[in-house]
Amino acid sequence: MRFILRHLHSLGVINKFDSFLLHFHTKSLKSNHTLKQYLESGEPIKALLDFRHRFRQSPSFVDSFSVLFAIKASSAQKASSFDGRQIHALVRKLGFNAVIQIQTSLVGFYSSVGDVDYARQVFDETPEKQNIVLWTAMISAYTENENSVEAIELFKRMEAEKIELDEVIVTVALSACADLGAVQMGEEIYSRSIKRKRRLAMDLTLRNSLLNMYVKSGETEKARKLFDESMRKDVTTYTSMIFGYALNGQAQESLELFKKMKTIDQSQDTVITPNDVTFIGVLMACSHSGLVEEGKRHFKSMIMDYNLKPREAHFGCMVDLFCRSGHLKDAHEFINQMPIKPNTVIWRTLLGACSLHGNVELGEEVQRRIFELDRDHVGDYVALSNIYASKGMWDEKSKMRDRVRKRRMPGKSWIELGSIINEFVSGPDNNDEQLMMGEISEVLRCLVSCMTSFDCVIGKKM
DNA sequence: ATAGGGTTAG
Repeated sequence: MRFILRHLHSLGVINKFDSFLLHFHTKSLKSNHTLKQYLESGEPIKALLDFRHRFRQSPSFVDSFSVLFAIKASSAQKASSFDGRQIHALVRKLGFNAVIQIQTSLVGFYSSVGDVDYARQVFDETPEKQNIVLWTAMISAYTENENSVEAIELFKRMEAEKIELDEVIVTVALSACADLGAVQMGEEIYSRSIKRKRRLAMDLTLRNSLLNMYVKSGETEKARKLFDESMRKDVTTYTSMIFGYALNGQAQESLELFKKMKTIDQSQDTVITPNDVTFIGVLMACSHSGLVEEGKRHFKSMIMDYNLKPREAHFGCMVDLFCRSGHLKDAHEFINQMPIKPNTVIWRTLLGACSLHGNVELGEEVQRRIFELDRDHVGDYVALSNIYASKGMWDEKSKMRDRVRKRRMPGKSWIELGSIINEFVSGPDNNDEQLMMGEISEVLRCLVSCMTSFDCVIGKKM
């Protein structure tokens, strides 16, 4: 049986073989429809259970469509004992790994559970790769899992394979460029693709991705130009622009745009309703410019006027807002009143503020709270040791400092140098290759300002 | 008589 199936793959006739089976099994069609409905109504767990039940009852009615829906269900259903891994095994047993839709969907599943290496394995094992959707899924898997360098590398490889670009792949590629701050490369990809197909320039999602790239790279002027030229705009367009201003310290512009968005967009004559992501940008703008009262007002408005539930990020922005303006007590009170459990990021914001303002008492308490959640973060020891130092408590300081020494890990950062992307590693382990600061100072700009030392550079030609 | 990939945040 396996031999026959393998033979069928190599001939690429599994699809036809499949529909041949379907012709005789209208029952499959009916139950696949049920699976699809569970998916559409947002009940992936029911789809999974139904799939398993059917497989037990009559395996012959399980076809490639059923399997595909089951994979989709397990991508949507987090943490299930019966998930995409089991279905993947089934895919191999049934010989469905030549069905391109299934392979693509599996790449997406492994990406959604953070297992890029496995996603790549599925990609590599797919026999027929002249398919843009498969490549898009894999490249997207890399960007989703914070490996944009690999994403770009694979994109280049795809182009070398002479697969024609479409709007989706360009959107994903620009997202990777945004992540790396590689404006030049992004612009090149974008202009190259619209030269070949005019309709790409009209794609709203693609334009949003381009806008996002400018925004992430600190090119607010280019972003604004693109924003103004856009005939169609949606929440994402506005949100990206609002974010861009907030990130670049242009809080006034950010808040003005937010106001404009809520009232009316002249070019479209419609009101665009902000979503929870928009509010993260707005709150960030407030916190970056010390607008405590305005921030509080927006936070309230988000809940009362827009019926949006604040998430971790929103609470984080509020804590940041209080901390930056020195309202440590308000921040602490706010954290204690939060309806969700404060995470370490939120506590660390407060710890940082304690460090800045030399508040030993609160700092120690906050550190105790952080330790309940995580004891392995070097920065916490550094922060507390700085608090002690600012108060001249030298014994306490050196005790903290000792704990730091053993735990220091190298940091990483990326930078675009023409078409070369370099990885910088800072840390105690790489002293042999000194980077000449003068050579790259022009392109460093603000991108790597957070780093304290560059001990090593690894160049990667893209 | 049903299939796979996309932007903002985290």
